[in-house]
Amino acid sequence: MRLTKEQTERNRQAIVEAASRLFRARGYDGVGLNEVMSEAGFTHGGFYNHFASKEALAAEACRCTFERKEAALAVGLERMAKESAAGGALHRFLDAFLSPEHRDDVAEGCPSASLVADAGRQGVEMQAAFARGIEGYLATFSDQLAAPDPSLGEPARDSAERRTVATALVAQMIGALVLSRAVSQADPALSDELLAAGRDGAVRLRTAPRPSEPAGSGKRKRKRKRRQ
Amino acid sequence: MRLTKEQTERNRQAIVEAASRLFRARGYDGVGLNEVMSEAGFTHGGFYNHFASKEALAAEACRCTFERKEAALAVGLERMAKESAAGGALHRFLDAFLSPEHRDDVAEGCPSASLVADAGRQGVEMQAAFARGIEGYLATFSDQLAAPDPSLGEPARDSAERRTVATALVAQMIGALVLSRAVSQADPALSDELLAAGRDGAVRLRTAPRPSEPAGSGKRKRKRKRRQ
DNA sequence: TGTACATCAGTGAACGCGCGTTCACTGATGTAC
DNA sequence: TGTACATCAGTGAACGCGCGTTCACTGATGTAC
Repeated sequence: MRLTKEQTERNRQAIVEAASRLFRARGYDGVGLNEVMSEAGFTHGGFYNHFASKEALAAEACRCTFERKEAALAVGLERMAKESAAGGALHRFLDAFLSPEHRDDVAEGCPSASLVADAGRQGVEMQAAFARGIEGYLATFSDQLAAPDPSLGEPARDSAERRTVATALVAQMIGALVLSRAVSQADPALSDELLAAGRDGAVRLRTAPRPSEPAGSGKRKRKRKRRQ
Repeated sequence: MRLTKEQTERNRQAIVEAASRLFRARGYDGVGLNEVMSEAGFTHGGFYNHFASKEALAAEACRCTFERKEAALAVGLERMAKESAAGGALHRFLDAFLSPEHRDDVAEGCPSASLVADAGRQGVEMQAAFARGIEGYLATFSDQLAAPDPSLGEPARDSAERRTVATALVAQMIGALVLSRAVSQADPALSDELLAAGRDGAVRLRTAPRPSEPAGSGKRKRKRKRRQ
């Protein structure tokens, strides 16, 4: 039953996409190759015709999902920028990213949130894919922060500060999203509150002045024991 | 070989503590009961004398770890408050929480970061334990924000705003920590940058004015498709 | 306080099951002539 | 262009292994008298 090269490539992509959704929804250890293959429409035996191992599939799925999301992000921000007032694109993106819909749709959601725990625990190939994806986000948000915004207290930031603020923004968004997902079944009110506070915090980060004595400067001595 | 009640309780605690460390380090699905029991010093057969299921153990481990960390947090903040200038306790805590040492010691680190992915995927009992732990953190940080700080732009916040800022702070800290862990092997520089930006962002959140048009108000219409 | 017995925490073997991975086989595709 | 054969994607059975869970057994502890 040999297939054409084109069909083989389509089948391979179907496996990657099934893996992408399943890994996001239930984690690397929570999904078997059998389920990935049958979700993609195949029996499990043919898996190793396409991939060297489960780990290699996970790394490729991570890479592929980030690329797709980044492309969608760029298009989305551009469109929002045209539709909104100056500086409003980021606000609208935040509303979508920290929405109940995004929280509840893990399988189709941003991989930076759903794969963050697996990336720390899997091999270096997956970590590299994850790091590359995060770098892409940081670059996009840094650029976005350069756009003029009438509500900004200090409109002209230098590029180093834009990068720092973009990084804090990404941490804020992903932290709020993973936390709201972690409590959504047991405490829906807290889950919603986490989303709202994340949106609020992201806006504060955008408009906050540079701290006079940054905690992140690394200049303060840390000689006592770690506490948490 | 029946044991005294006291010894039985000590043994049970040993199992919970072994599970706490192992689950934090490698996740719920990444650790077997066999390993938990042998780490605690027992054979695996006796597990069900203490717990109804693996899930029940995970929930108890989550509960127990949060309680311990919260107690340490309260003591630590109090001590820092005595040693530091007004408002400096939170900065010092941030330095410790977002330190490379805390990032690299997942097994002993804060459960809010290491268990956040599992909480979203496991049963409601574990989610409830996680939610309770987060609520405790929010209460502690809200209180902490009431402390006078000379560097604050608006020193007198009302309690609702303190709660919002505390929630954003927790999201910022946990987001930066899990992201820095997710890339620490593949991109150590990015990992350090995430920690530093997290500290910087947390300080900005503390000092930022209330946003004039909060994105988190939920009043903006969201009729377009989710983008991420 | 002493005795008899029920309780139950720990042991280690066993259960069925699903995991990641391998393999012999099939047969249409791609390729060499 | 036509023919002969090597290639290889998919199938389905099988591999060893570790998983969560169960169970008969042991023997010191806790309890009833």
